[in-house]
Amino acid sequence: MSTAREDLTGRARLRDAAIECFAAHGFDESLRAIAARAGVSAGLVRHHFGAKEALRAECDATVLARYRALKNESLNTSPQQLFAQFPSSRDGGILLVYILRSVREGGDAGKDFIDHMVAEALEFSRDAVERGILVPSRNEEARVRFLIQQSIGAMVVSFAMHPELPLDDFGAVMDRYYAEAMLPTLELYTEGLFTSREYLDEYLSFMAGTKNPPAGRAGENMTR
Amino acid sequence: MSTAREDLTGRARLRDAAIECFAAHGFDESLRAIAARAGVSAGLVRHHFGAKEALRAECDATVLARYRALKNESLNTSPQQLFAQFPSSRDGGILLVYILRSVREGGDAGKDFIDHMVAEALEFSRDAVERGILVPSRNEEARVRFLIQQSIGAMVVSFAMHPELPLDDFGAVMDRYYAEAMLPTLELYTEGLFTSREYLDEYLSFMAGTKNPPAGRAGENMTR
DNA sequence: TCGATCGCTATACATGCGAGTAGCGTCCTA
DNA sequence: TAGGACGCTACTCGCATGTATAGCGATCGA
Repeated sequence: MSTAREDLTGRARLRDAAIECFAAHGFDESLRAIAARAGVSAGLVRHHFGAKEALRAECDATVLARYRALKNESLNTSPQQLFAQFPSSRDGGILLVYILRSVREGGDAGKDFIDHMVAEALEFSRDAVERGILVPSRNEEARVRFLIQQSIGAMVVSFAMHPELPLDDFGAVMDRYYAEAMLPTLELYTEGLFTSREYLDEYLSFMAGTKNPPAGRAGENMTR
Repeated sequence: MSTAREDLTGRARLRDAAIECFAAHGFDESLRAIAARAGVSAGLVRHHFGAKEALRAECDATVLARYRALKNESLNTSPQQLFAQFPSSRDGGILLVYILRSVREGGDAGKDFIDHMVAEALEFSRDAVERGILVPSRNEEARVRFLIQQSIGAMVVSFAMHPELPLDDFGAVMDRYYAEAMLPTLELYTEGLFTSREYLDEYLSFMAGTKNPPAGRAGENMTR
């Protein structure tokens, strides 16, 4: 990642250019545009990868690997990123934008990203509840999946409102979003939204009356 | 809407077929497929609308109009739909799926839908705060926009995980999602997530130290 | 020094799309 | 009943894309 672009082999340059193009313009970006960005000819894509699908697969794998690496090296669990733990560096920015686009597009790559984050967040959440930092839930897994869907979804929607993201300075775009979402997130997570418990209690007693003992599990595996 | 399909003119049949196709398969659906679904030839699209873009625009306008109508006639503000107030009928289901796809795709149509919902929710929110139902926010508009982005975004992500939505029974898909999201939503809105106020207070005192008096307004107009 | 492999380019298909044109039948009207 | 507008279809064109093939030139080992 920190290697100068000129030092990379054509294959790697093509892969990195594809990641940037996909992140900035979407996965429908043409092979010719990707090749132009990499400074090579279009035919080289086929030479190295055989088909566009394979190039895409390698991009997905690379992004996931880099995301995990970047996450491990800076084990930041700052409060604002509890359920959307993302690095805000320039390198991290493009990774997140790529991931958001994958989720937005649907398909297996997006599913994998989401599942990966849910698994990570579930681990963190169980621990945080045990340490008394988070309020416990009646269905921990359903809550975590829901919170991830909300957090990622809010970013997806926010970015979808913009016609095209700038090719450079992904980090700045991220910072803008964080600044916008920080206060509402902290307010909601700290003070909630309802002033009374009646809606929740009503739902709980309603569900207790059904033959569905663990409330809220209906359709739980919907996103799998 | 309740008119039998055979009674409609070709133009209306094309428009309704396009709405269904767009909702089920996305906006890249070909004119030929839409025409086939409407039971007419592909050239008729051009005859009536001139170009695909115009057909799309008419679909957008129709969906928004029907959504507003359906919303007005059933002024339901049940707690679970506070910030994603949607009808769950069959007709309402396809409208919501269409809207979700518009948002997911980005562009002006999605923006309009979001802005419309934000405006509606802001009105409701101000009133609910005044009536003591909702906890007040330090920045009401930012919170509303954020909650809408979260609510819609969660649905977008959830639906994006599915390769293709069923052409029929949009309502059932909606019900599955509600069943999945209800408990976490009520828990979060009622009990919050953090056990202590320290994260929020820390952020507030930090923002008070900057020259940015109304905390959380940075990048507020990002989604416009 | 030979030659073979490798990285890469240029060019040529095949396909699917939106858009455009010509013409046929039908219904409404004068 | 003749005429014309309208709804609609069949066919064609240009364009962009992914895919495929042929060939060039350099590097490296025998």
